[in-house]
Amino acid sequence: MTPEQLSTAVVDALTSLVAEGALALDGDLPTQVTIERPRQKGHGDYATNVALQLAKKAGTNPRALAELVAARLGATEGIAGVEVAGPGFLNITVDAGAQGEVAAQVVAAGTSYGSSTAFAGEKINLEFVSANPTGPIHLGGVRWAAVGDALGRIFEMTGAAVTREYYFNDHGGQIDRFSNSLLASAKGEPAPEDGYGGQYIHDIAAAITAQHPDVLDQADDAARETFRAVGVEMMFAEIKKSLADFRVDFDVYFHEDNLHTSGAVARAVERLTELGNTYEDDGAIWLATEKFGDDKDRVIIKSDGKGAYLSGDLAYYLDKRERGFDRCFIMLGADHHGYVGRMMAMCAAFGDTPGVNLEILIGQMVNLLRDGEPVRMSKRAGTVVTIDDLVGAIGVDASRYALSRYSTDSPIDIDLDLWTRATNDNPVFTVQYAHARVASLMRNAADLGVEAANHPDLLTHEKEGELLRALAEFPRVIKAAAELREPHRVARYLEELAGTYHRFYDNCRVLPRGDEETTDLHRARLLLVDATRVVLANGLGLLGVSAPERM
RNA sequence: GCGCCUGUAGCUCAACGGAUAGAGCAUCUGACUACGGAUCAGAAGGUUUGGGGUUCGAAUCCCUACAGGCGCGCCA
Repeated sequence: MTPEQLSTAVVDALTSLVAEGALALDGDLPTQVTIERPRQKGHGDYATNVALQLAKKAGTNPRALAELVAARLGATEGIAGVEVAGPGFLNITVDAGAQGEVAAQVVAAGTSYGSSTAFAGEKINLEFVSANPTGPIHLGGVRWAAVGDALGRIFEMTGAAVTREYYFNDHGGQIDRFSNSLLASAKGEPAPEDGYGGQYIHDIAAAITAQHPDVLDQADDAARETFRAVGVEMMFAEIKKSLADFRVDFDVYFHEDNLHTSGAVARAVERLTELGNTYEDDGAIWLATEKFGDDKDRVIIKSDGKGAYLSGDLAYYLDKRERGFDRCFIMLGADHHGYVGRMMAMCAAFGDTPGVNLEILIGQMVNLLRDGEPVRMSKRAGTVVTIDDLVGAIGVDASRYALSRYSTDSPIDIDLDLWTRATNDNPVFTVQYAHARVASLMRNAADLGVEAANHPDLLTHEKEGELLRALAEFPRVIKAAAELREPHRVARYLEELAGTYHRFYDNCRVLPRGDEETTDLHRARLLLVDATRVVLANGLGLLGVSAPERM
């Protein structure tokens, strides 16, 4: 019996009460009710607050309504008992057999266990990382590389069609500064005042000079163009490799430059003008964002005729919408949160609905700590810390997990020493170890010739019940993670599941000892172990973290 | 000055508006005839930064004060 089935049972009970005239409701019946897992032992396997919430509409007090529903619900198949508690909670105890079925359901569903249709039919565009191609991916982008990709996997698990995009800002002044920096390096000059430093500039400059030995014989303008074109390409390649190594596969790498050369920007401005949301002032074209909630209006075409940065985003957003994405997500670091207001206003200026057609997620800052001290420098990139610094220090699994297990609203300090430890204070180790331990047990079972079998009635031990209920939670956890855009819920759930499994394992012998005969209870427990393996593996998969068979 | 985020156990952090605020680590006490003990059981640890308000019910929502992080260009 899953929480979803319970919800349906409660609704059915309410429906029949209304049909019989035992209950009169001011308004419609809910189509589903909240089913919680009580924190407190003695409050049943599940609880619902439906009586508290409907009491007013029913013109009665919560306890009376609860009693009414309890009587009806108690007769439902699979429900062993219903109690009214506190101000009007319904505490529900599920029949052991009904609960035990969960193990077989999980194993039968396999890699698809946890999926739902919550976002079925949604076409979702996720734009994240989008680090400038003027240097390696730095820590700000890394957080979203892990969390954004996990969110994509979570959305897919809830039925959405997801496209992952990376927006290359290969247009504008920063690219000029980048090529100037390369040129200066090649000439053996110090980096320009407003240029980029770091070893990678010298590496790329040297690589370009090696490829094009005559580049420095050209006039500065021509040489700068070579350094720009080739340098940006090399940077792209490096960024793509870092992301691939991080196991993030983008479907689309979108180049800002195309928006400006293809006329897409002009078209977007035209559209906004038709909608009456632009005007000219001081020789520039402005987007009237203030009336849509922004702090002030924004320049989109500068007085020199060039597009302001925002113009690329206008065109890019329009392009995504024209490609059929109803929900566009942009994930940014906290240092870009000032951008949210104008982007949302831009969305509204197009006649769209901010928060629905466009959502901007902000991730707070990431710091690395080594020996308790912040890591500030990267050998390769100079003043910033890069994705490769992180992965080099703790590996991809730990990196992705460490970045994914915290709410993006909180800044995080990643303690590099902690995340490589093979102990329980390292969360990724905790979860992976549980999976390896399960896998080991499955191997032993195979060696002994014990095969899992479905005997739901036999899984009556308290620890079996706890494990079964934990496994039954998984689809709801994924759904909540998708709805709230909070992948960290999956990680936290897995950590809890690991603990629940260890407690089960400690109390319930799974395999026969010595020459003990194999019983149906052994087989039933083995199925439960297999179900745990499925959920641990699926959950780790959502985070892009491997589920090792051995450690 | 204005805006966004944060403030929860000694530490790192959880908690769809629900019942006695939970985990891990650290501390203390136990369980080795070990299906991976890389485990488990128990104890101790809290005025959820302070003050108001809404609600049957607030860590959660609203107002306010304080503390910290990050922003506020015809840069990108």
